[in-house]
Amino acid sequence: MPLSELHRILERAEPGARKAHKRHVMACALACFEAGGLDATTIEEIRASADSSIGSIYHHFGNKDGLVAALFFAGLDDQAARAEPALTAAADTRGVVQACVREYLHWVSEHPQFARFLYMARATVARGPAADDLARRNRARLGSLQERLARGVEAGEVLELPRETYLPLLIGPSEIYCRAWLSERVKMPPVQHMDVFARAAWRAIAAREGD
Amino acid sequence: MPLSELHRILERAEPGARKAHKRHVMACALACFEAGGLDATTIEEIRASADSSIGSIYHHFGNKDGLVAALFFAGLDDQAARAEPALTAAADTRGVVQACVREYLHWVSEHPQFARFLYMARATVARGPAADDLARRNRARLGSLQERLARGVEAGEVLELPRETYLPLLIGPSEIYCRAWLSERVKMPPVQHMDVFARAAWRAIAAREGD
Amino acid sequence: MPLSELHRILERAEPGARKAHKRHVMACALACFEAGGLDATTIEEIRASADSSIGSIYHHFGNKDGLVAALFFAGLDDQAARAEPALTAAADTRGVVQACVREYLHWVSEHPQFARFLYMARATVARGPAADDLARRNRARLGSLQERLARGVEAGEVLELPRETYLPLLIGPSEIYCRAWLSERVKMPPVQHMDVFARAAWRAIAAREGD
Amino acid sequence: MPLSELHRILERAEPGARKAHKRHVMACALACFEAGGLDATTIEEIRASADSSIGSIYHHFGNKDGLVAALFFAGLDDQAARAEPALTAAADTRGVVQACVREYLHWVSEHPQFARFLYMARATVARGPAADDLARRNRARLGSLQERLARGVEAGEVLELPRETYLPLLIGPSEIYCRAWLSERVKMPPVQHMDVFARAAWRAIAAREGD
DNA sequence: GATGAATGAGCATTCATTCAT
DNA sequence: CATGAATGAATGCTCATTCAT
Repeated sequence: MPLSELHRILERAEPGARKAHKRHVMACALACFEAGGLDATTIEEIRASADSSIGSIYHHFGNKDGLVAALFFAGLDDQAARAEPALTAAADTRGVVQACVREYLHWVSEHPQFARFLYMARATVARGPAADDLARRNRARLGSLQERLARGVEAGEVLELPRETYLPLLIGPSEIYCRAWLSERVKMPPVQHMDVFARAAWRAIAAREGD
Repeated sequence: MPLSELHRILERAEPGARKAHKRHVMACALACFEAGGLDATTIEEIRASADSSIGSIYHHFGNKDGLVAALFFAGLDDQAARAEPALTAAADTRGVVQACVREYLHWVSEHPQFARFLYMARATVARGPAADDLARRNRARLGSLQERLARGVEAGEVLELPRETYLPLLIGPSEIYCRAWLSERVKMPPVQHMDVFARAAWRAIAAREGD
Repeated sequence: MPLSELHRILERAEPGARKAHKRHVMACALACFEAGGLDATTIEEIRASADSSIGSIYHHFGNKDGLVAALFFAGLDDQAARAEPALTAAADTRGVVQACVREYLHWVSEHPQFARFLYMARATVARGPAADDLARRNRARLGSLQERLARGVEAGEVLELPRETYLPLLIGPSEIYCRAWLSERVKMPPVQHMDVFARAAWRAIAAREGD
Repeated sequence: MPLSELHRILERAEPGARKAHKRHVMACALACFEAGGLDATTIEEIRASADSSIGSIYHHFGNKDGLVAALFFAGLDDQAARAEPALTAAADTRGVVQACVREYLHWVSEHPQFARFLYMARATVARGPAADDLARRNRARLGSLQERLARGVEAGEVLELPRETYLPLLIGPSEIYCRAWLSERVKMPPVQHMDVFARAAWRAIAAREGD
């Protein structure tokens, strides 16, 4: 991920000249977490890499988990923001489904560092004080997709399946591939297989044949 | 998971009356890891829950990672052993693919505690001294499947896709669903959706129409 | 202690409209110290409870010990001021002794919060830069009492005892009872036992029988 | 306090050759607490002065408060043990009352270091997890004295006073004097004024005249 | 094989205090 | 006078691991 990209993401999360230091700490923390994992990275390492002070980090983030959560939501928000134009532009159900997959693969391919962090941090955030916040966002993001699929079912273009299986069917292959790529078990960036996964996503739930 | 099931699994991994204490420690450790996560669980907690001694644990497993690895491979082996009969019995490519998915869903549904542990521990084992062992097993397990798919491609019954996308397409939805179930984000046990995921797996890579 | 009482005390210590903010901080600090103890209360907690700013607190009091000392002397002064009329009005030695005890019990009963703080803070102040100030005040307050007792000894109405035992004999029971009340080990406010402790004080040192 | 005395006290609290190290840590900790106060003394200081290890201290005492509590109860128990023979030997109510006072003054005079620690630590212990333990011991110790006084009231030799005022009247002067001595505000060891305080204690509650 | 006391490097976090704005 | 971001030394505590018995 180019550094400018990271700055763009953090600028959205913590805007203003006043917050430059805060963003700097977040960027350095991301690099540390990426390099050593969540638990293994110490506040002291982050402080050293940001050339900041321990007190300043605690002043801004409260504690280590607060720093993790701030980064996590910055990433999540950027991912959603990136996908939005394509989702609103999609003409039909198939377009929405495939846009979801494509944008997901794009974002991970462009921000592997941040993506790896999101996978690492999800469990931590989901158990911390920001758990409700996370659940709320998930509901907001997935609610409209589920609704769209429901209309597709009514229109006879989407298979009627147990509600909770749609998301795994659509995103499962992409996410597993992305995780494998981020663990360096496969070589090609996810976006290279964009058409494969997008097509498979639609075929997994489409009522009728054809791409 | 019924306790007897756990004993069956550990009995396979560490057979003999002599190893009863070792198996007991492993069973208690699993419960601790399950309850508190890998890093958060301390040797002292395991010792207390097993009513054993620190020295004894180190005598049997070398160190904490050794204990994790022993449990991890016990689970992995059981998973493979469970799947084997169905895989050898499968008549054709489609049968193999669907057996893979079905057996996976079965095992996770029957051993949610152990399954959660496997997801948690994979990263640790993959970085430790047993990394090569893990890679070898993965190759053995997946090699035959990939070979089978290659023949399916030749026979014109399987789509020709980038080699590294097959596994995500087949197992991705199942794994994502299983993770969601283990995190209590969805309610139904994976095995309830066995047919959905098995059918989708084959449709994802089948060259021709029809179930 | 009614809030108005507290304001009266602080108004005496820090008079003027200009000092309203300073008094407000002192009142809030007292509540914090009362609730959490001296060491456990942080400047940040005081700042939050007073809705003030860290800088402002340091501007007015120099440092944390300065704030403690300011409160301490405010309490001490009020205690002395309360006792003064009764002491000057006392007709004889016995009257002085009993007025001491009575006023002490009154003040503690009326200002339990402040009294608890005084017990807590004495050690801190006695070791800080205001130690001399404290010693001087103590000497002033006790000097006249000791002198009075000396005259009582000469007059044959007071037992001749080691000089340093008079104060413990007079105030000891009252102070111990007050501490127990402030720690909630006994229920009745000290003033309820005013006559008991006043009579006992005089009996402890009186040369002759009778109340 | 002679060092041998301290060893005798700790030997009673933590008997056995096995606990020699534990007793050594307690003795050193007492010296540290005495020198610098409870909060100001750090675990590291105790470790250094005992030439032990941090882990060992935590192994034996759990945490800093645990170490304080262990020392506190060792002192309390010794104080009670010291007083017991005299209390059982006392012939009448007056004898019991005066033995209480005398033994108290003796113990404090002989163990000023430990006595100072007890005054410091009481508040900490009374708020910690050993609070119930402390309350139970207090009840046990004071119950029999109160009972004795009740019989004295019936016999007409003790004044009938509010129950909760007896203890302050008896011990108050002694305790206040002891605190003053330990703070170096007075010079003579408490035991020097033993007769003054013992006589005053009885006079404070005696129904009839005379020593 | 079993035991558990001892070790000590390492960590997250606290908090009084300073000072530029 | 007021503000609050920044500082960093200091602290209590954890925990995997060792080793003498």
